Amino acid sequence: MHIRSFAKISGVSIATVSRAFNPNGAIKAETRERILRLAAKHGFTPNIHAQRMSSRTSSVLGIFYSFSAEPIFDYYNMELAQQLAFEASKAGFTAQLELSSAEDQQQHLRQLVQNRALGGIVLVAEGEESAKALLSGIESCPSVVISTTPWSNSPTMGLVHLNVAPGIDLALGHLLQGKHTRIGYIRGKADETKLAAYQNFMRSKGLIVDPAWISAPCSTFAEGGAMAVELARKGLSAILCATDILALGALHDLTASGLNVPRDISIVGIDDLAFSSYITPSLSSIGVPRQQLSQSAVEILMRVIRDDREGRSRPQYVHTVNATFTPRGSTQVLTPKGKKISPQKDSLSLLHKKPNKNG
Amino acid sequence: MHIRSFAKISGVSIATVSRAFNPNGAIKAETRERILRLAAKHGFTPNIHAQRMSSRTSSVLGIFYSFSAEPIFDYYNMELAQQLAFEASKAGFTAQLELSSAEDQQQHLRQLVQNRALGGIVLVAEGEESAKALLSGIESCPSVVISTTPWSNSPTMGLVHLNVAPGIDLALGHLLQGKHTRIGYIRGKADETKLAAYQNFMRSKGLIVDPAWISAPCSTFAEGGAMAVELARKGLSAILCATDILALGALHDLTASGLNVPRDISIVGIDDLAFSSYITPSLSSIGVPRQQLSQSAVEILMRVIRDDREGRSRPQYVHTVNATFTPRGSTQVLTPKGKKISPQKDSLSLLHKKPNKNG
DNA sequence: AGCATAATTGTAACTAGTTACATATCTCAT
DNA sequence: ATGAGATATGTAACTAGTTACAATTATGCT
Repeated sequence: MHIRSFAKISGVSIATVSRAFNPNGAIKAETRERILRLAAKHGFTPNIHAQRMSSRTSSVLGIFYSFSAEPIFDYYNMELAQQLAFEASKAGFTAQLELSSAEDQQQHLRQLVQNRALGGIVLVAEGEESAKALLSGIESCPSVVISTTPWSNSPTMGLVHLNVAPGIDLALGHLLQGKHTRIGYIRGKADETKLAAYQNFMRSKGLIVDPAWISAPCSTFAEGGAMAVELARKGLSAILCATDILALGALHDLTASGLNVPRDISIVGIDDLAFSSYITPSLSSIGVPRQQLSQSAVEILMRVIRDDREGRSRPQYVHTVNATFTPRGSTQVLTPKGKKISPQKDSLSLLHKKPNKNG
Repeated sequence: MHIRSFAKISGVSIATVSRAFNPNGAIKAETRERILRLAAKHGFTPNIHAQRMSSRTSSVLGIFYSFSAEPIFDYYNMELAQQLAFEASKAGFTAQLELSSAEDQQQHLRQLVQNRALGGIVLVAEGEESAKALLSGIESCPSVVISTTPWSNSPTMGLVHLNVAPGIDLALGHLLQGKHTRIGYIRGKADETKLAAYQNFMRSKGLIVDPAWISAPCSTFAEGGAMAVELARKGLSAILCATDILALGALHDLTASGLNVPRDISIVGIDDLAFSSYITPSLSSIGVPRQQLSQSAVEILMRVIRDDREGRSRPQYVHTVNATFTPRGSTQVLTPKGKKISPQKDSLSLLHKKPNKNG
């Protein structure tokens, strides 16, 4: 059933049918109701492809990760994408996670835009340059960038700035209050902002920032674990990890190597994934509010789209979302006594203590 | 740039251009090459919407979860969707996770199919009836069902049967070998097959299947935890959980209430999520091979699509994927000594012991 | 009632491709 | 050289909508 035959059935012109289905079509309310009722009766729904072709718009929201060198098999990105999809669907859009490899990403994006396959783009980016490079030449398509760096010069498109620094400050402040001073950092991929926030905080408090306390960039559980064990050997009392994944790896390998978290060493993650509060010890984590992020991104995108459609020029929408911090079981205040104990030995004995009690 | 102007530029007809872009268009190899080269030079790519409209096909793979009453904020489904998307993209399809609420799901699906928005459907289903109901009337669209139940009568569409029973047998066998006999089960939503497999195994070995050892269906960390504590009170020595999420909740709450996993009670999950081997204790889990599942599903779907296009009737493709079991740290062999302890009393006293210790 | 203006509806020309059928070109055996 | 059969290309009719503009109908005001 297409529009022409349905128009004939309902005794109006195809234009009227089209208007009935378009929320801002100039049509009498009664007529619209009658047509929609008839459409439901006869099972007519406008064909999406045809709609998109002739209206030259699309209500598909493309989600891109500018640093998706590897497939995004990563809980944080998955959770974020899911949130974005959810927010998008509330705005009548259907989200599409684009997972082309890093090399063809630019081309892939260009092609989608040129095809007008996308009504809007949400680009989750770390670096400003890479994001701009990726979006250059496709300004015709409304886009929002979710970025951990603030934009240096005013953005040409919507920007949601995810400010991790406050969260990192809170977390490190928490550690400092707990008398931790030797704090290391396990780097993630493309985490310059996080690194800078860590370094800034440390310096501002007059703490040591030994390059040896900062790991190479890594991403998997296993890498996180290996780095954590290595840093622990250097006598650190706390480690900040660029992601909860790395933190979980750290927790695992540290425990496996006989250390007790948080007694011997405190661990802080970034992302605050859903499961982070449910593991043992529960993970103190810097919360990156995925919901707020997604909401703002979609909201801004919708505004840009509306502006475009109504011929207005695009104002520069910017919104900042601050990270928070939730202390949990993986960080501990060092007691004067606790500070003195030799972590290695003690933890080893502890590991086998409990059985005696219950056995 | 559309096909007509580009055809003019390259000095051929629009039909020839179209053929150059269609893999099975009857066209001279040199001509195709020349046109594709020219297209690259002039930046011409066929418009997807127009293609889909006139060819009345789509290369979008819709992923549906038949039991998505709540938003699918669930690691297993996310990991599976991701895998599906990955496999789909290898086959030239772009996957789209459809997350309408349960009530409008049927209508949503129908509309998409009627619009020919979808080239294929992957439906992740638990119940056979619900899956059939959802797909009835839209046989025109190729579909594959990933189901934990085998199809009772021959399927009208592709079927990937995820057989959890072997995994459950292995896991329960492992527990039994470890002298566990009092084994409870924390139910998930729509997990009849899992429940049946559990009951069958228990009965086949002459073990007690006390209805009181089987929880109400639940899905969140918190519910899993609460159920686990409740079951632990009944003196069980092991609990099988319908998902790793539930198992993680169980691990958390049991530990919080002073029990030690695996010494006091063993826990087995189902799904074998990426993080399950990295938590402490590492989670023994029944592995559901997401990759195999996705691969088979997409492969079958592509075959159905090819059959359709070439006018063949659809053979009944069925593929079975068996679950496996990986024992890890959350399950333990009971020693004769361990077996003697009166679980009931001991665990109850334990439940309120911890505060004193640390307070 | 008569006219200006506004609100609806209709007509027809778009959107950008695919594909059945017709036509042209090529290959090769006679 | 010629015609059959195969291969390649072109023409034109589709696909199913939107929308500018024209035409019609309704409303308000004198």
